[in-house]
Order: sequence, then C-alpha cells, then structure tokens
Amino acid sequence: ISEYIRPVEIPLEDDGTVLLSTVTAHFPGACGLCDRNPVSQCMRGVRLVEGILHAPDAGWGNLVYVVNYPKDNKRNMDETDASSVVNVKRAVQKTSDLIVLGLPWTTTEQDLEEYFSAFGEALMVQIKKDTKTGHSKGFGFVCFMAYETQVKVMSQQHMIDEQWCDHKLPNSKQSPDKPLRSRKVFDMNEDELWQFCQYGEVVDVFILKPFRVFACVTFADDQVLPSLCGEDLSLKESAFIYPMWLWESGGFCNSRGGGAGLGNNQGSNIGGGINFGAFSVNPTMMAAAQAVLQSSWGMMGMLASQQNESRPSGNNQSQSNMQREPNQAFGSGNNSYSGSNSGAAIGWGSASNAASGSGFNGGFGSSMDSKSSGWGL
DNA sequence: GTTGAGCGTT
Repeated sequence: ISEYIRPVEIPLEDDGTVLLSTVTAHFPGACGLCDRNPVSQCMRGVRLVEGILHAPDAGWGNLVYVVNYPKDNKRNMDETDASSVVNVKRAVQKTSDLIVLGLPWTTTEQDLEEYFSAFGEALMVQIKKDTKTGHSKGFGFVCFMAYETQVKVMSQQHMIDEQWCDHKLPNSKQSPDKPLRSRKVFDMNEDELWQFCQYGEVVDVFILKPFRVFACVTFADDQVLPSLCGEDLSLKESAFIYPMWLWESGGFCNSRGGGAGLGNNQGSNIGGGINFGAFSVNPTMMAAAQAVLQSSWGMMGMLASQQNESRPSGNNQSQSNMQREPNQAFGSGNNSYSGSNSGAAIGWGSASNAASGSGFNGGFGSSMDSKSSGWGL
C-alpha cells in the first residue's frame, strides 16, 4: 500500500481480505484503497464492504495500492474546521531525507544540526566526507522528525555558514509512482485558480502574462498550504502545492540558492522575500523573473507592465488591501503581493550579488546563458 | 593544504 513517500506493507486477514481498520491504523483518515488497472491505466477502487476490503478478482497481486482519503478532508473552510484538515495531514505525512547541496567545506554536522534545529528537531543530520581525508564533500543529508518542519525547510532558502545552500528531495527518494509532475499551468485560468478556495480562503491569485509560465495562489491562512502537501490533488493543483517540482523539473533552479519555495507568502516566512541590491523582489516576482530569464531579457518590461492585471471576477473578500501597484515589479519597498514583507535578504548567485547595486546584473550568473528557445507550449 | 556540480562507504 502506497502513501505519498513510503510504501507500507499491510497484513491480510486469514481469508485474504484487508480490514479498513488495519489501513487506517497506518494511514489515519483513510477511507479506502485503489489501484491502477494495468491495461487501461485507470485508477480503480477496491471493494469495500462493512469495513472489509476485498481483493480484486485476480487477487491482490504484486501491485501497489494507493490510500484514499475522503474528499471532505479538503472542503470549504466554512464547513470544515481548518485545524481538522491540518490534523489529518499531520498524522498522515511522513518525512523524508533531504539532500543539502552547496555546503561550505568547513560546515560540520554539528553546525548543520544547529542550523536546522531552529526549524524543528532533526532525526538525522550527516555530511558526506572523503573517507581518507575526512574532509567534507560539500553536501549532506537531513531528516526531520515532523513533516511540518520539512515543509518549512523546503519552503525557503538557507544560508548556512555564510553560504546559500540548495536543498532537494534526493533522487533515491523520488517516488517512482508519481513521476508525472505538472510543469505547465498554462491552461489554467483565473477562475480555476480561485477554485483553490475549497482548501482555504484564497486572498489572491496571480498569473504571469502574457507568458503564462507561472501562477501563484495565496491563502489567507499559512496552515493551509502545509495541510495540502501530499493530498491527492490533480496534477495542476500539485504544481502549486509543490512548486519545487515545477522548478526542478522545469530546470529553473540555479544551483546556488535556486529552488526557493513559493505558493504561500501570506503572513509567514514561507517564501520569504528577495533583495537584489536596491530592489526588493517577492517570491512571485522571483519566479517570474526566472521564467523570463528562461527566455530573453526583452521580456523584462512585460513583467513590470502586467503586474496588476489578474483580478478575479469571483468572490474576493480582501481586495481592498491587496491591490497591486502598477509597475512596481522591481521597485523597492512594499510590493503589495507579499503583504507583510519578511525583510529577509536572500542572494541569488553568489552572496556578493545581494549587495550589487545593479540588481540583476551578474546575480543570475549562468542562468542568463541558457536562453530557452521557447516556452514549451 | 586546492574545488563548487552533484545524490547517500554504514
């Protein structure tokens, strides 16, 4: 039986059935199982009668089954207490090792543990070293006890011993049965984005125009996003919940300091903000800028001119204080998108770039060279 | 004694 990260083996009853209670013991909140029809590739449900899961006609077979959760778990916040949603997810989510790249040669495991302890307790911290010399290879692994900690850590960049480090889900832990990660959100319109309100109060949506390579949804409650991680969302939706996937699979990440999380920058530090010298750029703009850099510098102007176009037509409560100022894209001061500016100064290329007065000059380094010929539409 | 993209001696 598969869950998002780790498959778990579950015992059968004597008659070959599986009790739903056995499943829920390992996956709290579960309401059923399904598997993928090897022929049609369709997901199909496992028969469930009075708490007993019955094997398919061909037997359980050597297949991986997926746990189902009631859709009610991610319904409208008006009807469902937000905390209950979070609780379900907390119980379900498992942590995974993370690889940390770009560590200073001098950083020790103690240093690393100390740094990450600010986010939460780590179960394991290690730095890979040369077996002969014992010198650091400049990367290591960390595994946190709480999934919230992992989400938090993955949602931002990290300055460790004066150096911006990169962090990812290691290749060995990438789930093979979830290889399809949405890299495109081009075909989502604003109305679709506002459908995210079923998971929590959405205070803003944003679509980069005219090149729809990037969009962003902002929840009012910073607990909503963590609660959604690992949910059985559509690929489109997952692109928002796991923006890292977008970037990693899309090749957006620069090695140093690339891959900052997005998706929620409302009232929490998730996402943070970025300073390019005199410029202040929030995560939305950062991603947009990366998207532009994938194409050409000529589009930079379009970024600045399209910032306040995406206004919803639907139920938008808090528009008044969320208005974007036009042409503030790369200006200093409060870009209204981030609401409360965290004030975190995050470099992009080498650390010295953050102090570069010319802003973008040099800061993007090699990413300028990789001009994409198109948007992959 | 150096280095700077990567993927884990157990």
